[in-house]
Amino acid sequence: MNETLPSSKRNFIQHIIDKDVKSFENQKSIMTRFPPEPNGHLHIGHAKSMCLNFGLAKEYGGICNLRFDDTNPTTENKEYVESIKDDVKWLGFDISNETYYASDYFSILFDFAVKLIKEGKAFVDSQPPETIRSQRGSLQKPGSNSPFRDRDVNTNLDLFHRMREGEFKEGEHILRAKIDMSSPNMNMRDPALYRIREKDHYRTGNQWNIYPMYDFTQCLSDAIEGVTHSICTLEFEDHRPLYDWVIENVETSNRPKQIEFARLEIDYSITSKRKLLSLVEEGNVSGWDDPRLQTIKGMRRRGYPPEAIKNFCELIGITKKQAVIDLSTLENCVREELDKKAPRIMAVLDPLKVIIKNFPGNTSEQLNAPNHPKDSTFGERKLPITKEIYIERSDFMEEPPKKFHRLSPGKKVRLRYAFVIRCEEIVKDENGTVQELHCSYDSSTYNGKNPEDGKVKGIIHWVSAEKNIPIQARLFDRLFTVPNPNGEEDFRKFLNPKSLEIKNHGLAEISLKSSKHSQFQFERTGYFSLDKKESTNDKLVYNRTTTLRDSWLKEQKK
RNA sequence: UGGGGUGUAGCCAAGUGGUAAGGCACGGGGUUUUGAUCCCCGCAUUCCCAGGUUCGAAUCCUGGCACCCCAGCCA
Repeated sequence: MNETLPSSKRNFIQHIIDKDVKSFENQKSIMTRFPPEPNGHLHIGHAKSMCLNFGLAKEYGGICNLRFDDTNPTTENKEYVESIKDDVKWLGFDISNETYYASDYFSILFDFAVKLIKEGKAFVDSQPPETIRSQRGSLQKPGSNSPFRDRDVNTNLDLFHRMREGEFKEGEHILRAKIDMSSPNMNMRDPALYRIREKDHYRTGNQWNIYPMYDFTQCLSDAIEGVTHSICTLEFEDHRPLYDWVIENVETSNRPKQIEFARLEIDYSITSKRKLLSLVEEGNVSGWDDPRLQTIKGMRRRGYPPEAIKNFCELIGITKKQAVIDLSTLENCVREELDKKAPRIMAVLDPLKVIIKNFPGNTSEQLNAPNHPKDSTFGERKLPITKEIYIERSDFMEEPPKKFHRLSPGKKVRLRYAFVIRCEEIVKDENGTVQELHCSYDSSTYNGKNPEDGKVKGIIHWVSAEKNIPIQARLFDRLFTVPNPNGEEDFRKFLNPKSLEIKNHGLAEISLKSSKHSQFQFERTGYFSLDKKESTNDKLVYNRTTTLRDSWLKEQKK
């Protein structure tokens, strides 16, 4: 099927499907599905599932359905549906065909339940939840049968219909499968199939008073749609016997196969819906799209290209081992993608004024600068240089350590795309803080030419003091938890302090204003992405996407 | 003596009886008008442990050990 991939690169699911495809009759192809519950926004973990399901469908010439698993009216809503669709589209998966909803199957599902009741395979239990729980037994002790287990079919049928009509309150009755209360698998101890919910559903309104459970819905929805391979995460392995039981006893014509893989976990990252929700609700973050979050929307706003996220999912592989991936792996994918796609621009975040003494005062030269060091299709831009410029404060050191190649008293450095300057004089304020630098420039050093007395190693970025635009660059770490020695429950206490936002007001070269791009590498400073949500006409806001590794800084720590 | 899973480097991961791929991270060197990118080089005598089968075992067998998941009328 896919000859381009060497067999060694294929994952265990591909091996299973390879085998299954061989037994398919002529025209049949595979079908997968991505079934989010619309009770929260998508995050990096969902991306892995999407890449798998949509990727498999594409590889085998099949289809992947986007299906909303919306069987719990108390937590789901339409806003989540729209948000999820938006995220799936942004990641670049094809959802041009129909979107599916488990709630569209409510009446078919009801009929299936009736069928099971008629065959004596399901019954209405009329005990309170606590009683049912106590009868379920424990991990090592078998459960005991409900006294209502042997109700006759007609009573069951009557009760079930009346549940549907809304005659009972939540918790009064419940439909259960009749399987085996002594099964070592807890899921098989007469699991619940339908429960009463008096809440309106965001799609079906008040049409229903009973709603099917996950274990009854997922497998049958798969069967209805013609899904061949139903791929889910590891925690559902125990549910597979129940999945198969329902399929077998409802006697659907299509028999989908459930396959489980390990969900994505990134070290110290927060991807639990519950935790994300509480961060948002308690105002720890600005919303689901806070750039510090690893939600799809957060990463998008932070400037992660969708390709980077997909490459990452491809890279980490599919297994059944609960792996914890280093964040650096994701960041590498982001850097890799941005290096190809982000135009380069110069900016200073912490400006230090430099006066070039021998540079003509009222002229402004236009220099040519390529927008990308390796890709000429990005074109060139004109860079104005003036007598007064700003450089990054950290690019100057009065007492430089060894191997510091940038500016220091009496030393030379190249202004990128311009010429070599030499630091002649330091002007300080009364506190001894460096106020400005007086330098001289060497007019023979344009176009990368070295001065006569030797090569200049350091190249720094700069911005004209007159011709620039102010920017606000927000530098922050991602939001994450730190290792927790005591197994403390409350993850909020362990939020990384570095995740607090740091705002830097800086200056960027004037060409930034006319650029069509929204992602840049500010030379030597890092990758940035324009924050459209926070930017206004007079204020451009940039979020840093990844950090450039600064080996020199690292050296200083040693 | 509940059941279901999983163990290959700091983190992922290929490998399916023929002598441990690859990526990230890390370390060293080179190129470079970004201390970026790029390019080299190094990084598991050994696959959770112990026995066994075999000319040959990460792969097969036996017995252990460790970790994860399951007792919602959530998904």
